[in-house]
Amino acid sequence: MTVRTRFAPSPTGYLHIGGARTALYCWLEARHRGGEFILRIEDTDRERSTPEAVKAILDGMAWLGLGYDEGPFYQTLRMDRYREVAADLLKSGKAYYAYESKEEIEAMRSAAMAAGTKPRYNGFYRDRNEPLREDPNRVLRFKNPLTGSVVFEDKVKGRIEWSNTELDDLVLIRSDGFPTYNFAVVVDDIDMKITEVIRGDDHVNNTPRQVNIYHALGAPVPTFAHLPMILGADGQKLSKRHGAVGVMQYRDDGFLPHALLNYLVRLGWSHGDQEIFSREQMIELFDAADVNQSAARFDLEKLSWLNQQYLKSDDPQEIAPHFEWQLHAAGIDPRNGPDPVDVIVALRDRAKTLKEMAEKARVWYTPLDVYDEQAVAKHLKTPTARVALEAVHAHLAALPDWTVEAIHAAIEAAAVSIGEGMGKIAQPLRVALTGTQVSPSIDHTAFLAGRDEAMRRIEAALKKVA
RNA sequence: GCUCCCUUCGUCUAGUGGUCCAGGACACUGCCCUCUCAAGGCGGGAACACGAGUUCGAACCUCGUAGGGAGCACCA
Repeated sequence: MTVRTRFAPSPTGYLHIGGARTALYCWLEARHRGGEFILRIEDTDRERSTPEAVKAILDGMAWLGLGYDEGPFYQTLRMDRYREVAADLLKSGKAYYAYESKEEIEAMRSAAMAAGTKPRYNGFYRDRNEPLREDPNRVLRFKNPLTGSVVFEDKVKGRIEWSNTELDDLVLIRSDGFPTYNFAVVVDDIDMKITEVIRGDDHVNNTPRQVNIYHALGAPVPTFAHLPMILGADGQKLSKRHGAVGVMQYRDDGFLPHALLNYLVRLGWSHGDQEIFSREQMIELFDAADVNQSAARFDLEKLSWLNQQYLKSDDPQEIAPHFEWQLHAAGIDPRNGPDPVDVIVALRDRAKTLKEMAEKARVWYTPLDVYDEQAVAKHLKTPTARVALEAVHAHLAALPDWTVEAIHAAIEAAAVSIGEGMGKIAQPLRVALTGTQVSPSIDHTAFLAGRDEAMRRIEAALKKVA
């Protein structure tokens, strides 16, 4: 039997970090075992589901490169099927109609809570065999077994046993004719031949009742893997106040999709001491059975470190499109300056994110008109600044080729010609070229400016010299 | 309240009865390198929640306590 996993988000917001990791694990499990990965949109909550959210989820999956083999399937398009299965359950006596109003149910609930017991539906209509009647409160309820217990083997949590006395007769079809979540998932997972249900562990509590529905339907029960949650850096449940929770926000903040994936795969799973995983390695090594059991906190510092690792090791040519996207986002036109690939090479040891890189790159794409006062005072208003800049101007002007190597040699030669070390010439030149005291190595800094612009900037700086 | 789940450095984790006075990574920090800033190299501090028990021996097994989390809907 081929392994089939599915990611089944409800479209009530963007694809968040926790959902992205669930999707990643489902995708990895399918790929690792040569199976199929299915995407299903659980949009039965008509109040909160939106087409924008569906698009956000699809965009997020695409950006992360998590391709699915089937879908997306929409639950709202499968209503007839749920009603059909519900009718079968009713006919075979495994479900029944109940007519309590929401208020009555709520009263039952409060009473139970007050009595210190678990709120459960009392099964009033379960065995009354009342004739079918139209009623705005009519719901279809599942006849949950009264005795015994449900047992299921969870790939990450281990064996979980639940007494049926803890469960009540859950609603299958709501009074508005729509299926409830617990019913729809089971019907879908059976129809879609899902063999591995991988989802957040906030669903563990739903699993026993779902297993009972599988039994009632005479369908094979899939294996479950309930993933621990991802918490914010403060150990609290992730929410808007944690800042970036939507996956696309990470693109905007300058992260490479693979860096995010790598970070996420290690949050709750590991392979010895290995930190860096290529896509192929993830697929080869991942196993849902190796997932941790406890919740993990999201750590932006480590994500940033990983991002820089990829910035440094990936082919600059491949990073370029992402970087250019970031330049545009920063309002910088790449046509007004050096080749982005060269900029990446010069800046990747100095930036954790592409966004940071774009900001640092601005100096080569826009006119230099702001000078840091301290920098000017410290490196241009000095006795040696003039000779240094004049020497370097002369040497650079005479260069036949404008390459990093040639520039490096020219600057060294200029230093020798005035009898000074690199320090005495690089810093004034740096201020001249960037207006600041901080930039990549001085040869790259000059190279990226381009010969004409470098000359102009040195000349401009000469006017500020003491 | 009830049920279920979780608990190794600040954080992510390795560890499945002896090889662990607990290893790696991020972060922090010292030194080196150095044209600035980084990056890099070499070091450093830092953890088995607590208490019983099983055992010759426990981070690893059992029980309890504490703390954290999830669920208990005609929401997914």
